[in-house]
Amino acid sequence: MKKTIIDVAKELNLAPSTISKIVNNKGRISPETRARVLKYVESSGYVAMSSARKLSSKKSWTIGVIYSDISLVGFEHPFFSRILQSFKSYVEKMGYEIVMIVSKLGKNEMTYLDWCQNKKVDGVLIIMGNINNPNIIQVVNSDFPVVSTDIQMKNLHTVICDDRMGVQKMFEYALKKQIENFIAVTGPITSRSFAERMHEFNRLFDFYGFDKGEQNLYITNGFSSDSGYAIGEEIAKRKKVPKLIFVFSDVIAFGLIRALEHHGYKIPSDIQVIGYDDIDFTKYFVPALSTIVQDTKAIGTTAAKILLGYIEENRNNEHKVTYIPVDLIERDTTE
Amino acid sequence: MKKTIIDVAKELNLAPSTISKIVNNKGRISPETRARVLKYVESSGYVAMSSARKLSSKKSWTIGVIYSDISLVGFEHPFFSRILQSFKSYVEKMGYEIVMIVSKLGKNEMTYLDWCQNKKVDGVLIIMGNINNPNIIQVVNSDFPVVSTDIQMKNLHTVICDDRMGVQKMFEYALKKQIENFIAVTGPITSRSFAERMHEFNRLFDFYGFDKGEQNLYITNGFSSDSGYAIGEEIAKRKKVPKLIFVFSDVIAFGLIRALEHHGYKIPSDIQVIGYDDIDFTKYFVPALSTIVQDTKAIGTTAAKILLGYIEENRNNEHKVTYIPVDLIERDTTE
DNA sequence: TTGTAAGCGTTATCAA
DNA sequence: TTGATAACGCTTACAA
Repeated sequence: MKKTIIDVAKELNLAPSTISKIVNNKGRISPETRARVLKYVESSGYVAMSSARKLSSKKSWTIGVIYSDISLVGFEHPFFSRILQSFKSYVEKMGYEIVMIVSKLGKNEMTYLDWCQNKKVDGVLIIMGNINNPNIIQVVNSDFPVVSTDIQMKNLHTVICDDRMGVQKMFEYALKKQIENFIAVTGPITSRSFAERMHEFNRLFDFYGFDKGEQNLYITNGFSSDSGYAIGEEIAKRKKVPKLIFVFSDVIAFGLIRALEHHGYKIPSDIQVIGYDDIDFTKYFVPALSTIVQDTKAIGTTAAKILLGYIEENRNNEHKVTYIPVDLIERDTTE
Repeated sequence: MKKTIIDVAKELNLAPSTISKIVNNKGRISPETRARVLKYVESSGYVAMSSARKLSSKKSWTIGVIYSDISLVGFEHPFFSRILQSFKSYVEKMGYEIVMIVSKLGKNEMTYLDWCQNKKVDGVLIIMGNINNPNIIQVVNSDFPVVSTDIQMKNLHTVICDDRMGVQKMFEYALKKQIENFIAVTGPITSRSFAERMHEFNRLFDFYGFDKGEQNLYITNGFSSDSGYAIGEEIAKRKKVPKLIFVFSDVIAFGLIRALEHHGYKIPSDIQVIGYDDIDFTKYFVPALSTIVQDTKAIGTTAAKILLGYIEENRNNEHKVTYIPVDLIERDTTE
């Protein structure tokens, strides 16, 4: 049977409360007893039972994670999974555990806020969500500290990648290689990040005064490789084909490259391509795709630090956005 | 402030214990009061605080999940993530919540078993693990009900895909299309599943008495597309190239196909290819790869059902393997 | 500096 | 059929 704090206290001839204070680093205790207790605790492997701790204490050392409104998407999304992973590692190092917030607890349907109260979480991370979901709105405006790595809202601190910087890095590359004849292909701009990347592209294009040529920007119909393929065909049929294409999504780039190749263009000697995202498969693609990497590890860690800050300093939620830098990885579709 | 069971009791002029019994469906209660309480509980949204429940009750309605020994891999693995997702959905429907088991709780290093005791989990799922890890061995041989979707051990019930059936489906295809000139490419057979697939391949090949030709089986050096590419080059240089290749991994198949194409072979008209796994990218690959799908959803759900069975019927762990059927998806690398 | 004792919100046992 | 009451294991005022 597991040792309780009472067992430990008895064995050391102390009161349970003394043990508690020492284990939790609270109150004033003589260095000797502290050392004695710590030593014993260490060797006996005593750890306070978490449910008892949560019940009697204000703090639960637990952070709720809202992963998605649609429970079906769940852990499968590689990008957000990776963020979650680094978030988790960081908060665990700091003594917190994470739990997934769902709108069901046992057999009971409940709001996210109810859930947070029921579990007494210390804070919540919205790793992916929908700003119109009443459940989300409620938590964000509650007293719980909340940080997001996806949505932006009033009273919400968001940690995301710097989309403008990504496009800037693409331009830097073009400038460095002195390529002037380049264009961009973006996914549907209903997506915030696509819209932002496109915006920055247009801004820089004008800023540097490049020639728009036949057409310097294409927007796909969808998010898939197929929609990339379709645009690739269009581009292949141009009078003058660009030397370099920025594609704001790796998946779209895969299709686009195939189309270009089918029309006889060689990548990168005829046309260079830079993708965006660095998804898992990007490096296996042939030719390995040069792309903009989002530092998912940094997003997770930063979000964790910020959230723990709110929790530990007891600050109120605020509308803020923290940008994480991105990088260009040059692989085989550039030269 | 959240309502407690005492609030509910007061408001209904009943004892807390009565409420508890009703909410948990225990003891004998008159139909009238039961209805009255249930109605009130429903409308007021009362849900018992989980930590208090866990503290006072034997059952915790919590299942611990061991995802990986290396915390870094974590949620990123698409295959296991998907299993976890369906497992989670199922047990949540049945009233359980899942928590990740790590070897650290707060700042304390601890064994998986300690962890399970500390959290009083009702059972554990090993979604991915290492049979040599002492921590794993300990939990498996403990009194906790354990089920795995990866490793096989004494005292452990495992739910995995039927690798032999996968290879059988490949043969069925060849037989149906009356192709006799086919070969297999497998990844390193240090991996259990590769070994099993290879074994079944050899068995069936002999069973049907096919001609081994130049060489009917290739083993790659690694798990990557590159190692597939290398084998692809070897195959392309054969005197007589096969009509159909079974590749026991999609990732390896991607590289292999590229190599074949670079040597001028057309897929599928010259050579057909069937992969294995149906990873995310498989359908975006050009040409979309025909492959063997493992029904990850079924794995998760089945594992969940089995584990809850052990928990609720209080049975001891046993060495058993439950196989989940697989399927062949025909896409563009077969015809 | 240490100890006592009262909670935290449930469930479980036993009595009414 | 319902209700008191004692756990569950811990934290936290407050007292010593």
